[in-house]
Amino acid sequence: MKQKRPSIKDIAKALNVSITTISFVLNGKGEERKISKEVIKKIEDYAEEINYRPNQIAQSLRTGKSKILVFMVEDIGNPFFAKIARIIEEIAYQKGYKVLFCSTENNDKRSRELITLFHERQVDGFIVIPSPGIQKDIENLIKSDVPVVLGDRYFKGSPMNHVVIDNYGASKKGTQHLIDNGFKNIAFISIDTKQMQMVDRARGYRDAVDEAGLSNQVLELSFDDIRKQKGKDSVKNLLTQKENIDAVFFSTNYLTQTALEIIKDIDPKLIYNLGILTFDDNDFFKINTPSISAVAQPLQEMGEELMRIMFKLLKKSKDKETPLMQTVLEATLTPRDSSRRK
Amino acid sequence: MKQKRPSIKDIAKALNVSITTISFVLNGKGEERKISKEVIKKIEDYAEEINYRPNQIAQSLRTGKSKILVFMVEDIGNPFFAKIARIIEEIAYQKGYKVLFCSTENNDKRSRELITLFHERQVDGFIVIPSPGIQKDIENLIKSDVPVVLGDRYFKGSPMNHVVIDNYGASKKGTQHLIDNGFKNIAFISIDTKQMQMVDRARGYRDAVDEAGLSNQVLELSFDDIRKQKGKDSVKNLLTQKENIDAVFFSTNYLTQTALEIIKDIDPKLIYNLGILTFDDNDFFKINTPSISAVAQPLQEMGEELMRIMFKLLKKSKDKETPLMQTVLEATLTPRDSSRRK
DNA sequence: TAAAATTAGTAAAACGTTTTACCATTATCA
DNA sequence: TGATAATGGTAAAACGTTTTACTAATTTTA
Repeated sequence: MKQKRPSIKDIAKALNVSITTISFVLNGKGEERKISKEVIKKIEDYAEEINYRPNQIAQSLRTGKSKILVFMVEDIGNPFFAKIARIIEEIAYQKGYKVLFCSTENNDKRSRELITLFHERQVDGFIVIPSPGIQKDIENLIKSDVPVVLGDRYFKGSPMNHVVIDNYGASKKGTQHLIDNGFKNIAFISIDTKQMQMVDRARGYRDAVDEAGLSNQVLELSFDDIRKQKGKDSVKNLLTQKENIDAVFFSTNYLTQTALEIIKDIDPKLIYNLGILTFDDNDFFKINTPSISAVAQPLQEMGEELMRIMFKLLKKSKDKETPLMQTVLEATLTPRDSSRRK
Repeated sequence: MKQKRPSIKDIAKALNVSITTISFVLNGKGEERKISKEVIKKIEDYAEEINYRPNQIAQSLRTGKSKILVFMVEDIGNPFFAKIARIIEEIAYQKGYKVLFCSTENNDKRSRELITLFHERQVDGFIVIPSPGIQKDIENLIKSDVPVVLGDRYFKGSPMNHVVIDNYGASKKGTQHLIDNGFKNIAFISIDTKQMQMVDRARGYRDAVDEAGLSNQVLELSFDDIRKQKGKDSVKNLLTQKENIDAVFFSTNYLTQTALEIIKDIDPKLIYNLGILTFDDNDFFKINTPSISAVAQPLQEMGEELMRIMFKLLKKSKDKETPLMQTVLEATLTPRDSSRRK
């Protein structure tokens, strides 16, 4: 026999006190509203006793707040995003918020649908790793006063709250590391996109190579082709046709992953004669033979920063403008075997 | 200037029709309730025109349904769970449901808190990878008529809906594969737990080894020690002290991952002299040198089955009992380099 | 032709909160 | 002493739906 959860009304009936009074007391406004000590105690004790929990749906309906945040990423299956998700989840829970995760596949249409969906469901805030073409949608979201923080990338010329890393600097530092280790023909393999994080990474690479008086070799693959034969062929060509290439810097973890497969496929020994450096670290790069050097993003700090800004936004009063909050973090170079001179 | 979303009331005012009628029409009950064609059309057109969307919070409050499911896993950062999460997410969205993910860390206390939390928030259903000690809590959940499906493991002697694989068979098949490849001293490294999936895997291993007349070597680590030095030392001991061991079968992906690190640490060459087989597959095992043979769980089917059962439960009428739904899937052996005889 | 049935709707309660506006009493002040 | 203020609350509206119970007008039936 399923008995329904107690509501304020039940408490009211049991204690012979009005609903209003109970609401005030349970929301900590008892003192302020001059409710007597005894009544406060009586209500608190009874609520405790019957293990009363407010119905959050009703609260949401009344207040327009849902205590739910959404974290939109490219792919929750990608360890980079999954790890950040864990960190965000943890912090949110501590503050009584829940987090919805969802994967956009870096697809604008899907991103738009998800934004609409969650906006309708009145989630309280969006933490978004934006796909390239949803600048307008995000702007609209912000206009309608919904807290939004971008992660990993941002839109040029559109001032929004964000947490990113210094991609240019990190990329330059990474490239420099390869140069310092004696590599002379360093290729850069990246994604064919106008997204800022990738553009900045490419720029960092180019500048470093230029300054060292070396030539650059950039290969840009389309997001969709990566897992297909077409993408694999391009990588294969770069590595086999241009025999002078002695090192490759990958701009993101799944490129590296795909490339490692391809390299293995072309010739398992090849990997020992090629310098390799990747953006984004994970446990498997450490285990790989040879272990893969990485430019590691500070996941913990990114998650913490994202949430710090989000909570600032959630707390602000409607009328008061909050200043723009933009954080730029530094990535760490983690040298391993794959970038040692052969 | 933020203008509020149109509600049914606004439509009512605009069209001079009652709220009730609109609700009936928009819920497709127009015909049934004998609303005239013209009125139906008028309402539908207008709703379309102003892009009316029902406030789901209000719907939830009234109906007690939230159109939200929760997927509780050990760790959303583990690719095994992350991949299933993606599949579930996809299917749910198609049916108008959203999915909340959360990580239990295989911790009973945390699991309990999460269950309470979401139950209070009236999520419509739970898909749970249960931590070992929450059998009672799940039973209570089911008793209060909440749809629950377990994944990956189940509780002995507690009949609940679940989707698991034939762990015993898969483990036996895996062990047999190592035996067939000529390994004579196969160790099994697993988690120190009473959870069914692990118990079954250990049993499969033992039986296979027994039947082949070989001796067994089982090492069980505690969940908490794995990432700590203590766990690493145990593995190290097993691999170095007992020099006769020529192959290791790991019962889960993160054990393999940790072990690969340790092996690399002890002696990078060691890996070439050791047969390795792991439960759970992922892209990195494919890339690893040597590539790691795996007993792969059918992620896609698991996700689909979980959701198929969940939707059956969601659809059932309150009074009618649904039969127990338990699916056992087969895992696939994916032999790679690491299990070839040295 | 009167009763019964159908048609085409509507009013109002309910879900469980929060919050505004109000109201008795009692105490204080001038 | 009469007005004012403080004390300790409460009634009722509101959030946006769904759903039950009703009704007035028309049509059918006997």
